[in-house]
Amino acid sequence: MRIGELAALVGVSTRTVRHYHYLGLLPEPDRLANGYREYRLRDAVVLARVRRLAELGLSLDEIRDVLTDDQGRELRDVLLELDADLARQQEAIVARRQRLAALLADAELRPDSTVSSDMAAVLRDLPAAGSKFAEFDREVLTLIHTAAGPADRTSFSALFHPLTEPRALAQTQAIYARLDELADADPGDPRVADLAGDLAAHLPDEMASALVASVDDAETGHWLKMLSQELSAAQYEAFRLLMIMLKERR
Amino acid sequence: MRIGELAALVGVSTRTVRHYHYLGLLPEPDRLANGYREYRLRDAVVLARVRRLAELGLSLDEIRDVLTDDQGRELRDVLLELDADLARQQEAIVARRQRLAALLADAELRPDSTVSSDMAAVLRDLPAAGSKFAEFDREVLTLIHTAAGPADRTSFSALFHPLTEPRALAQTQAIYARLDELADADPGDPRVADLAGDLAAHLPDEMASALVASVDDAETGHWLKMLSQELSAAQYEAFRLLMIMLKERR
DNA sequence: GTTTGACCTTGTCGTAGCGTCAACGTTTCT
DNA sequence: AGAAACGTTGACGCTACGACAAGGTCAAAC
Repeated sequence: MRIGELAALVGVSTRTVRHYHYLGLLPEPDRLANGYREYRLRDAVVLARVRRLAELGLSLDEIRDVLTDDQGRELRDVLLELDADLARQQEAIVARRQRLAALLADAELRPDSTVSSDMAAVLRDLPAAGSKFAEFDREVLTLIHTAAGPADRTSFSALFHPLTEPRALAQTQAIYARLDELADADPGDPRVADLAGDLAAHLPDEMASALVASVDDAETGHWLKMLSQELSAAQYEAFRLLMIMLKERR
Repeated sequence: MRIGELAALVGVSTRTVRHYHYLGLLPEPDRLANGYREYRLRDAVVLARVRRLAELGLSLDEIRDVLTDDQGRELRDVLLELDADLARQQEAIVARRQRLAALLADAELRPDSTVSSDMAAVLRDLPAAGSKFAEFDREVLTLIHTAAGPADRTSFSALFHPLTEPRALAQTQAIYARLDELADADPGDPRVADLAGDLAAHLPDEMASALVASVDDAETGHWLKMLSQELSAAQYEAFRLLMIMLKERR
């Protein structure tokens, strides 16, 4: 038998056969005078064994170990481990498909509706439609959600939750829209002070004090600084005025 | 933010961040005077999006397409296709685990008990314990099973089935043992002719005529030749005598 | 006699998603 | 000031082969 016949017999490519030679999975057979490899039936038997194990999902290295060690002990352990590995993969796939289904069920197809727990409610209810500012807010909240510990997660979602309640939602949405308008505005625009005032009135006390406290905290202050760097000039000015008002409110 | 902070924030390695730059998944940020990359919050947001999509199982190429195309149409299609792909993987894993379970359930852990249908019964009942010859026979039968078409499969299993029937099994086993003994024997050993005679008596008529017919057929004759090359000198002699007896029996 | 086509040979590059050096410069802590 | 911990680019390694390239060999067709 030459290599093509062997390969066709077992259902692999000749490249695969040579690769198995290279890896030592299949012994190199004798050569004919012209240099061709000449295979015998035992080679086909070994090759078929290798393929059966490979199709079960064993790596070629594992297969070589099994073939050389040869006595059942090794094989049994490897197979058990493989089964456990496959079980893990199965669970992972199920989890992924669940998140996928959740994503696809969401009509707006926002890729961040995959978070869990109470933050999910906030993200679900935060109005993202059309508002660049709200969209970015959502992303940042999602980022914080994955980056922060469980404690910070709950406190954060508690802080934001009032803004998403049915009574407050329309206002929240309106404020987002006005923030969007300030994207290209001048810092001296009269709408800036207007918005800061309305925003200060809209924010609940807990959020206001949390914000004021954040400025002086090293960790959260860092975050706030980074956040403010994403703002346009007018938006930043509104934020500055807002902070002044919140401090006076005490 | 420098690269380490960004990476820790999102939960990846700095190598990953740089790799995403290389692939164009994440824009290269501005550099500081010392050449360090300086990240802003938006970069973290984008990176987190990439990670969420990657953890769903999208390839980085697909993610780049989704990010650049950006409008939901693309994303939806990709996710649907991904889900289908995951479904296929799930089925594949289930199938593999089933075969694994079958393997592990088999106390002897023979890696060839993974075949299906009627050949499985033959393989199950063929005595493999201890006999090198029978073991090899099993492997060859398994090889034929996977290589042959469905028609040949059934005819083959029909041919072998009588040898595994409870009445005949002890004899079959004994003959295998005697074949093993001939591995290192001389072709002139008196046991050779003995065994050939008993074997001829043991083989059912159908198998005998099939064997005789095989010799003249191009295809099966090829197989027979390859098989006989695996025999030791004494075993080959027994086979030769057997064929003569079978032909005389007509 | 030669040309075609189907084989065979070795060798090298490419794949996906980074991990892991190497060899070097910068910042920061002590 | 020296060490530790960062940053930079560049290159190789991993899996299990596929897909070339650049040839040599062999049978059949012209």
